[in-house]
Amino acid sequence: MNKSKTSLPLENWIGYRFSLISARLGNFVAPMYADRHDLTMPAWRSLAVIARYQPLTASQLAMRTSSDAFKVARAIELLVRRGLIHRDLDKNDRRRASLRLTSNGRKVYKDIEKFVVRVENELASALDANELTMLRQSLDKLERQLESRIRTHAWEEFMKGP
Amino acid sequence: MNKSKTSLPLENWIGYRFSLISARLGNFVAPMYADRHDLTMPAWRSLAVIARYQPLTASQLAMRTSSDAFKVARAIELLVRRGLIHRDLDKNDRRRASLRLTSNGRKVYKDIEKFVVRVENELASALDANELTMLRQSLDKLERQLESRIRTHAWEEFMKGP
DNA sequence: TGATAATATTTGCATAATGCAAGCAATAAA
DNA sequence: TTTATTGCTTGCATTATGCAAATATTATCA
Repeated sequence: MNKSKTSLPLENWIGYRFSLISARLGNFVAPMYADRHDLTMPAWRSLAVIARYQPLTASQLAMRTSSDAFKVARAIELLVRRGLIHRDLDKNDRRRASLRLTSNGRKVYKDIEKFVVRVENELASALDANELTMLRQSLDKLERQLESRIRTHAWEEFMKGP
Repeated sequence: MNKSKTSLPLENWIGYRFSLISARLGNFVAPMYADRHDLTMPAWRSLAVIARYQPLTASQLAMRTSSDAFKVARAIELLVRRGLIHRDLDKNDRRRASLRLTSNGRKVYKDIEKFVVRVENELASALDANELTMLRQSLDKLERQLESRIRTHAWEEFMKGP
């Protein structure tokens, strides 16, 4: 009944496989937005997340990028300096700022998106419709599980270990 | 017939989802091996890959970590300095060195593996057997597709763009 | 109210990671 | 034997990260 495998080979570790694929993909795409728009990877990630979910606060942006407020602050600063987003103080709570693309930000985003979406589509074409649907479902489940385990500190007692 | 979507929302980008999940997982696990064994993330990745595929040359290690010879050289240097791996010159081609765990390296690896595998299993328990099988299949397909597209420079003409 | 706590974000600084150019040494090709 | 190529390493400038502390705003409650 105890499902703990004595051996789970590396190539079946989800963290390993996901990070391999996303790193390769990232390394491949990065030169494009670096050359054309002089953006770093964290800046591009932030730009894409803001484009999708705006308006957004810095901490929401952090969550949506698996990051934290510190890191994201720098990406925000860069994007503001470049005129790609603006940061407006929230009227009701002036501690937080809501982030939105500027019109120039939208232009830059669109330019990069064209390329990224093309790469994504070509990648996804390795899967049929059913596989793609199931993959997305599984990703949702994994994300929820991970979030819940981290939130409830489910692994912490084990981590201290002997 | 042209499958290019006018809009593929961010949450369906494979690169985005994979990097979110693997970053969160990595950030969660890292303090464990950092505290207990003072290892950095690239060093731990290398250790795990060597444990799985040894003996291994530096460039094989680089491929298996979505990395390159430069980056990996530093992780190797650290692991050698710590006595976790040794680097033996290949008898037939003395440019390359084959990497293997030392017995101490095996011990350290096992200690971290216990924890990582537990986390992995708990994460994977969000999926049933069929979903897990399909996920692994899809990962294989995606990896092959990505590799083939990168190898054949399938996207490069587009990248220069207008 | 007024002191204290909590929240949202930023900053400074030490450390770690990366990218790239150039290097060395061994082997392969001409 | 000269010239290329391969495998790997080094140095150095640039970026990215982690963490502690600072600032400013809002919330709590005695």
